[in-house]
Amino acid sequence: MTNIHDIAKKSGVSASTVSRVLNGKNYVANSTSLAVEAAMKELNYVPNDIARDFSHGRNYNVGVILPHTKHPYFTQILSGIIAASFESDYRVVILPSQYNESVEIDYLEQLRRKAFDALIFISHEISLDKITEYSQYGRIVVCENPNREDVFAVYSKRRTTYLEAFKWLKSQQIEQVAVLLSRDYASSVTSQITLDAYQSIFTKLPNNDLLFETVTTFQDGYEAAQTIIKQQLNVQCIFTNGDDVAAGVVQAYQAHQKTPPLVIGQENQFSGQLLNIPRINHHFDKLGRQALELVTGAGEMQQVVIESDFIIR
Amino acid sequence: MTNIHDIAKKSGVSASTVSRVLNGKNYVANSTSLAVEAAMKELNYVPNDIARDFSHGRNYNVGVILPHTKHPYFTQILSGIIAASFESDYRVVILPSQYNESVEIDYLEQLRRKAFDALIFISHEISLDKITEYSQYGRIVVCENPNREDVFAVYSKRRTTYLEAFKWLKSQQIEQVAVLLSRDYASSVTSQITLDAYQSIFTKLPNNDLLFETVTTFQDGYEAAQTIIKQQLNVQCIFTNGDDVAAGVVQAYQAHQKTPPLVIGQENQFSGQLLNIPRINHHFDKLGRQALELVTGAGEMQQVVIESDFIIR
DNA sequence: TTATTCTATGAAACGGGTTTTAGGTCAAGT
DNA sequence: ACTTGACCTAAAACCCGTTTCATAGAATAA
Repeated sequence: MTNIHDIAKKSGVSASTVSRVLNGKNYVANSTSLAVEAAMKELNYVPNDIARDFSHGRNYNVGVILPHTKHPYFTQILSGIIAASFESDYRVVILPSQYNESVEIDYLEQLRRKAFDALIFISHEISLDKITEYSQYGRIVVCENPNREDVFAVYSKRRTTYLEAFKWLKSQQIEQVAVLLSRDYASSVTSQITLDAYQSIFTKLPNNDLLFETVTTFQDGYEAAQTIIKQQLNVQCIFTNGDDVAAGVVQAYQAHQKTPPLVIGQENQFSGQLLNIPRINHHFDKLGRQALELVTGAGEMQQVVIESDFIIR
Repeated sequence: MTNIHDIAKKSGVSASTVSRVLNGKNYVANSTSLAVEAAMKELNYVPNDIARDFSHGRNYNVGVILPHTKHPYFTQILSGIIAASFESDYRVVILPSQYNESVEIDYLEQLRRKAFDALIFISHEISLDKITEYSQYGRIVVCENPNREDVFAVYSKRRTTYLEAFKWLKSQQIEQVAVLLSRDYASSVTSQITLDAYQSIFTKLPNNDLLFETVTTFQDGYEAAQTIIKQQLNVQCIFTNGDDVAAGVVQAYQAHQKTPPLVIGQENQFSGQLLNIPRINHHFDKLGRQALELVTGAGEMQQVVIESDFIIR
């Protein structure tokens, strides 16, 4: 491979001058510049990015830790990150974690070894304490409300919008509401916020038979709805955690030749748009974009809250 | 940052010996090894991956060129690639292309500059000729049947399975078949293969009003079905190019309170599983895995065909 | 006993850029 | 005429590992 020294020799200048031409800054006489460029062209030269990275001490890689690719929440954030990277100098490296702690720690160690300049945790299993231990080695952003100030974070303004949605339901005289959560109450902040908002409006938690946990897919939604149908529960509304789940619910009712109750979706996927159901749009793509901007940015420590909307129709 | 020389000094050996300890090969006396390891621990040393990459002249990055993340075909292959990377030493760098030629060429140039060791094109706009021009700079795999031998490729054995599906339809006395293609006939090999297989079995091409092009999403499927319903066409079967499209078709019939004809899906997504329709399973995850193995492997030039199945129920 | 091989280690070269340092030329300002 | 500053360039240091080469002592073979 031809390198910068070959170009220097060919054009009769020093390597440092070639470097200056390459980077187009500092003083280089126009004639020198032309000579160097001619040599580069003649020898079909391109700079070596690995050497450049080495010289800079960084490689412009942002690692994105992704438990898996099954959940639209993850993939939507990822799409936002990818879209933003397209407009930046950074590269997105996908790091599957399967929610495995030792895998996550391995990625943090790779940050320390400078395999990446920065990391985004779309979701994680290890503690925030562990994550902040590594923030000395590169910027780390988490996509959740960390409830502490010493970590970069981007998250959806869920609570206000959930309140808005439940308030609207109440205004419609709808009080029999089934809630389908994505993860169990104990381990998921999102689930806690959901029930919290529910309680604020309805002054009580949902009955046990109207509360479903770990419902994340079309199929899960279908099955939850089937349970509701079979038990002949009196339900005026099913509040789901995602549009695919909502679509599964609707499909279950249709399969049983029944008209579904009011179904509320989230995430604004095509399935929700098509069903034309009320839904909560979290703008996860925007969240992902913001995550990349934060992690590659130069500013101070900060946390960004992404607005979400309740779309009635 | 502490480096290998600091460790050398601290433990009273040379840098080359530290390197040997680090890589655990060649001859190192046990006592030396222990001393070096003690020094590394004391100084909290980890090797610098960027320097290592530089020394090796490669960075173990595999670029994956992805037009967008909307289509399940792409995301399924991507999942396979990611899963396989998890078990390899390589990192997957996502390269969004938006089917833009100059963007694709830029990625090829980055391969030349060694930003990546290898590239996988999940799909592409530029010509194969252009791609092969760059194969001297690193391994490049395409995820399609290239109909030439000078390029690494992994692709689904579509034709045989399409033939099988159409043959089965004919055996069921089903001859009025609408075909929904993902891209237009002219620019898509897949569309060509589909119609080719159709013609082989039915001895003619589908009527124009039963042939739909650029149908890729749930919504597209919904709209195509709506057209069929409104025109009151006599259709015994709708052959779709994806399960989401199939779900859209079924949804459209349900919305019009009609029983859908036989719908055939592809890609074996949850929507297809749930609808329990006949479908073609291409094993795209396997295709992705194979793509990564090919691109990171050491073997000769080769092309791998991934089996696909026609699942009647 | 001598030749050979194995074990163990250090010195130095190497990979390909960027950046600092130092100096030289030339024109403008005092 | 003398100083100052802008412009231009080369040499050398630097980033941090890996790898080759050279060497020397110990073990083994002939």
